[in-house]
Amino acid sequence: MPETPRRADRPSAPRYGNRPTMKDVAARAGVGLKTVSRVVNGEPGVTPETERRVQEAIEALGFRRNDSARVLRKGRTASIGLVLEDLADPFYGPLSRAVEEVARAHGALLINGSSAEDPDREQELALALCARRVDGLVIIPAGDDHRYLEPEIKAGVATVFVDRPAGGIDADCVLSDNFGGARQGVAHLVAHGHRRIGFIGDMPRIHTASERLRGYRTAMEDAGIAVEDAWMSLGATDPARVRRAAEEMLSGPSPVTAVFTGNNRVTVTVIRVLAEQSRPVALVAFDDLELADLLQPGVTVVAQDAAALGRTAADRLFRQLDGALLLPERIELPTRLIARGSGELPPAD
Amino acid sequence: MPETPRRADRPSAPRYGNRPTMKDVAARAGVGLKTVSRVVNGEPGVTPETERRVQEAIEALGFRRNDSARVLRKGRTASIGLVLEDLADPFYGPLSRAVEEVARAHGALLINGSSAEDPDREQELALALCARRVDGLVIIPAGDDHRYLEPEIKAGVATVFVDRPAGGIDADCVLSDNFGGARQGVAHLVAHGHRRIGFIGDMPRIHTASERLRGYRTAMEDAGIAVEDAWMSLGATDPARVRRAAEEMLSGPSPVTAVFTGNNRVTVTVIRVLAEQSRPVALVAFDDLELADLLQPGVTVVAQDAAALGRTAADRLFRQLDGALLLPERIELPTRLIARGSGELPPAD
DNA sequence: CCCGCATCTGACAACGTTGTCCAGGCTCTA
DNA sequence: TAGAGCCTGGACAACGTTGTCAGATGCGGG
Repeated sequence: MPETPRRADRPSAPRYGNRPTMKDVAARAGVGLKTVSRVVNGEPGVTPETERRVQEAIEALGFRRNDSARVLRKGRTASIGLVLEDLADPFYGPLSRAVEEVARAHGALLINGSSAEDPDREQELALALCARRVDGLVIIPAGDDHRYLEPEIKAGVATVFVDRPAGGIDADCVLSDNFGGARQGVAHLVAHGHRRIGFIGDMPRIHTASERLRGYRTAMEDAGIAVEDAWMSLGATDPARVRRAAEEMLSGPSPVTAVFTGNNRVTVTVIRVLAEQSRPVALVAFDDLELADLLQPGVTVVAQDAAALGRTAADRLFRQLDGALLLPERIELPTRLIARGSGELPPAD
Repeated sequence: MPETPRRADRPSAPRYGNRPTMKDVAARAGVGLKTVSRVVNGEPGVTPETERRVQEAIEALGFRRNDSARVLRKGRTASIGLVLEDLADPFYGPLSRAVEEVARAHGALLINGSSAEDPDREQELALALCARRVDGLVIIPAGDDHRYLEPEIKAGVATVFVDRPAGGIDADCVLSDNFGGARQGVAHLVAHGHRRIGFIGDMPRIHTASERLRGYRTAMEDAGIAVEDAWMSLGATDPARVRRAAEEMLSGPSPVTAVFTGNNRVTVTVIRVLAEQSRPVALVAFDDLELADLLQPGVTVVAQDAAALGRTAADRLFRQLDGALLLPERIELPTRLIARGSGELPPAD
């Protein structure tokens, strides 16, 4: 007997902790497998009586369709990935939520991951999402080389970059007008009589940071002011470094009378430092803050609309997925200067 | 000729926009399918030379393993779901990030969704996540009946509730000491001489809201103070309602001299209202706020540790997944009173 | 009474991966 | 030099679903 038939041995795979499958439902309802599939997916061609029996069996067994298998068969996962810097940052919460809402409107779920501003981690995350076959990716880049995504994009993964542009590849991106916003903010200080204006921002390798610095420089140039090196500080946004930077430019040989801060994390530290100064120092900040209007004085900000960034990017993503063959585009959203007091303080020498 | 063999017709399935599969890699490398699998998964039993050839083919084709298929075969998705109320709320950002970090440490990805405080949407989301066969669920409940999860939990989906307990089922939950925190906060106001103290909170059907109200009532009772109905207001947290509530209790026949606010959204509105009052009104708030220390006066808060909530819950989740047979437990995390000025103002009648 | 048609149902293969098992080649020893 | 044992590689089935297609059933008309 060389070939005993044997059947139910070989307990190779896991069966998901014994979840019922369509086969089980079919057996219980006394119908074929495909009929169950039809009922579950609301396809036509099933008599009401049969449908009832199937529904009953589904109910009784607590069946829930396995989307993994479905995905494997259909090729679309109805999920998109979002790679951002840090979900805990108040700037990214609303952005993420906006992306989620658009995804939801298209019946998709959102998988997100934080890169912690680490390019390697960004890549690891993005590729892990691709391995899960997300339909699309929204990426807030940490690194500046995204050629690793080329095969993925070629394979059909819709991709949109937000907040910062992609590096090394041609892709959609949705940005705030960082340059223009910073320029306007600094010009606002100039208009209120300041000439010695400091700039404290994030690491220069970050696109938004360098753009805002460029806006600062341009505004100063526009005003015919020669910028001193000591007035500019770019680097990590941890409180210790920012504090040191602020204190230095406030106490140097030609101390600044106003400060422009390059993002919300820098701002909160600078506000603390300014509160300790004996003389009033003007402040305009990039990014709005909750409660900014209730401080004394209120904080004048250049606000960007995080939710709009997310919404625009996600819209664009789904337009790609709907098959519209679009050329990569760079969409820039305007910023808004909100005067609340701190930016209108006159210079105090 | 009844059975023409035919092969490459029947273009039924999608092939993921023509992504290479292991089969393609195998063909190109001139090896068997399983050998590619071994290389991709770092399994032993492949000569360095063969491995090199396979790696080369992978590189050349831009192959990336399809995790959907892998999941189908292995039964674990290495992903967990997080259902929360609103990612854009500064309380949930850090919580979500903490869950993500724990997941990452276990090699899992995080899928999250916002329920917008809608029980139906919570259920829809949670079940969609189950259909994707997430290994576990972390849920911040919007509803108070979670029996719909029973079949899922029985089928092996690890589940932990956070911030609010589950309803109708016995499951792990991780909570802040809402009662104790509120009680301590109100007692703090009493200790500074207040007797007419108001409470403004969220809708009473939300567990945290009712617990905090209970803390308020108990603290008042402890102090032997009879609470008037006009001093308590529970309802939606939109600014309009909160403003009205605050203004009413500040102007009634026995106006309050201090207010205890039940969550961060309420707090920001109340701060605005109090800033408009001619007399100083004391304030203690549940939940910490960025910049709370920089307001005049600084806002005294009962702080809960959102990140710790998330971390604890996720840890517990993965302990369940590691197979430890645990009895459902209720873990309560302490709150911390941070005095900054607003809670230490004396009563001004 | 039988045929054709429409309607409903089910068998089967395929999606891309991994677990099992066996075949073949090699080395090492007696 | 033959045999035992190890190592490498590959054929095959299975995971749970859906697309294709053909079979079954019932009905009306010729």
